[in-house]
Amino acid sequence: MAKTKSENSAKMKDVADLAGVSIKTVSRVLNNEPHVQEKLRRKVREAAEKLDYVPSQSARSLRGSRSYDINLVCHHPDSAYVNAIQFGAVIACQELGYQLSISLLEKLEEKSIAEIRDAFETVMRRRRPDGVVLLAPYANDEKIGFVLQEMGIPVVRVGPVDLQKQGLLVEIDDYQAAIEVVKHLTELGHERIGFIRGSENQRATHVRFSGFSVAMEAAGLKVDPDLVRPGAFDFQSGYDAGQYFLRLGEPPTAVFSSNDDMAAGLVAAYTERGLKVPHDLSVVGFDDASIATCMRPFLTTVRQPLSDLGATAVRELVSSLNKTGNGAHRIVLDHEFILRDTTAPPNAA
Amino acid sequence: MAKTKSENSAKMKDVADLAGVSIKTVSRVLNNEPHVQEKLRRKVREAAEKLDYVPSQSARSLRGSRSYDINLVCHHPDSAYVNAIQFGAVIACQELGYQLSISLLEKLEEKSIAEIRDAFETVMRRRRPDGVVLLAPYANDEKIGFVLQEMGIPVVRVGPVDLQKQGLLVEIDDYQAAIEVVKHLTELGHERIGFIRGSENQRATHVRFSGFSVAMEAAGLKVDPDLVRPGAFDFQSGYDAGQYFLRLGEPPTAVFSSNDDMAAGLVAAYTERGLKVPHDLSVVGFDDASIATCMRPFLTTVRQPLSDLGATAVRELVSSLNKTGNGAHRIVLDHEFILRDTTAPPNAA
DNA sequence: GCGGTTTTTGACAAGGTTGTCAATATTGGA
DNA sequence: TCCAATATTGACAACCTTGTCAAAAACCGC
Repeated sequence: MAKTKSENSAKMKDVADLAGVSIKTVSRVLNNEPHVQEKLRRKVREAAEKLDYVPSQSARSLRGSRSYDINLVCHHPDSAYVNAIQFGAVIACQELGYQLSISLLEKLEEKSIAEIRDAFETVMRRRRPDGVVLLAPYANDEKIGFVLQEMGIPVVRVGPVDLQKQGLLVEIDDYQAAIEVVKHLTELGHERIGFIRGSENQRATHVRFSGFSVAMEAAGLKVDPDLVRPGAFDFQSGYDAGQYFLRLGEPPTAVFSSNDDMAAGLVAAYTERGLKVPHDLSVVGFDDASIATCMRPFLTTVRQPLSDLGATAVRELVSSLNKTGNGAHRIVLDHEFILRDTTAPPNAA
Repeated sequence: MAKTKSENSAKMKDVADLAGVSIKTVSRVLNNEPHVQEKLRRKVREAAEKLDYVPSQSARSLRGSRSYDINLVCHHPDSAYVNAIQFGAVIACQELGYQLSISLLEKLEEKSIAEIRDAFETVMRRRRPDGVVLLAPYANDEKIGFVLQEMGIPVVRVGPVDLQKQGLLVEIDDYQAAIEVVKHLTELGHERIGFIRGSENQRATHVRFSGFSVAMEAAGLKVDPDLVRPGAFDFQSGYDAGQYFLRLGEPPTAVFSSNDDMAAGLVAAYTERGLKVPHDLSVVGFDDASIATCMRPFLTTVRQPLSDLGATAVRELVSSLNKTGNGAHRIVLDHEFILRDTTAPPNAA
């Protein structure tokens, strides 16, 4: 059916000949440009279909201004968070006729502008991506934003960002979500509520903590510094925080962990000591990662629509490429509080 | 320092002018081709360095035969297994000057050759990748292999594969690993050993089970069909298997789960019933995924060097592109039995 | 039916690299 | 020293598309 020998795949010229038009007209039709009769449009489309014509990206991007390539820049793709976002991004790219490629740039936040420039030059200039998706913790890095702007590459950031630079941003309302978590815990009757922070270089850590603090205050409770622990968004740091809480004379009755992995570690620490969650401690996580339902009891948490974030980021980026205005645009996706089994009134049965 | 304005990035012509040679000589030097004096080589390299020259991939792949693009084809990138392999693949690509792009092709195994061809045509012909990394369960799919061969795209497969087609393959010795697991359990004194299978469309499931069966037989034990349960490589199916085992009149004293997620589900099922692992049941997983150390007790398992598998796959693929011989090549990476806390002698204290 | 607009179409160049092949420089042997 | 053979270098075409601009066609009002 299809002539698939790699050597003789159809070119635009072949389509043009078959349709009896010029090569430029084919180009116009296939790129949905105006100024072509409807009749010719059909003819060209049929010819392209018949010949299994697929445009050559190399030629397109060499001559045109587009590469139809979106680059996802992250620090460590081997993480469930990055992975879920990437998943959505790949799907959106495929829908839009783009290709997603991955760049791994390590410890960029510690580097100088010149070094960052070098790192990006190689990766970005080989095949000039039409845009870049920047994930935490790089999304909020000023130097990286500067370098990319300097290179003229459009950027969409995913996650909470405090950079006021113009640009695209896709996020959830971490602040509001944190407030809802506290509301849930205070409504259950908790007053001694602890908090486990995430990595300090991620803006999410600060935004969630800020929502936590404000909601505590609004509920007439004060944030006890002894109940606020550092963390690194991983299981181990949650476990460590748990052991710390267990040593406390007056431990918290509830803890809000800024992500699920740490919440799981926290629960593990309590469980190991023979204590019961939520009887002895209520726990709320953040993300609704897979571990939330792979642990017992099931974790109460906030769902972040991660793959939607990735897909939306790509769609916004591509749509911005077609518009002239490169103004700032911020999109907030819905989060969802998910009530499961790790929260209960203090000292409940 | 660097002129980074996107408009005036240096071209090969600029390097040639600065070095005082022809453009073709620059091309030769930068591609490490022979027939250039050492003196000129240096000169060209210096000029390129000075101008921050980065070759244009579009031009390269338009004219030359290479696209410097490796495509990772998978069914669902949002999985820890795929993710870890991808991680290694990205790193290797960056080292070698290649770019890794991701294709998501769903339910390909259910489709006809014509449909598969269509799916690949679009993805592969836009920007012809120099090669494709095929992961489970697609690695072992005959139709996909056929289509890619037909399109003339080199393939490296990752994971156990029984296809005898010529081609590159990177895997661990799943069979031997399974034998080691059984050996460990029988040495502890277990005789009633259960097995949880993975997805039936993954070759790993069959190879691991086959190693399990053979080792059982070698130990003078017989495989009790009642103790072999189906699974889907996810937490839930392990949990379900656990509930099944718990209903059994004569339950197993040990279970070999063909991956860690299912092992974790199995442990959760037992723990929920108030039973203790490894006292009431010994459990061994497979993969050494992150969950293995995020569960309690820590899971005894077999480590698969997933990111190494990905990196090795890419390196082999690229190296094969430079050689003429396209013969079959099979690389087996080392696995490692990891003794943790979920195994003990039957009915031990 | 005619001059002037507007819409539709096509010819051709350009984009930056690599392959081909011819030209030039170098080497070795007689 | 000179010729043949080899090593090095460069000129130019080719890859396939899109942008520019001019030509052709269609349309308008008088």
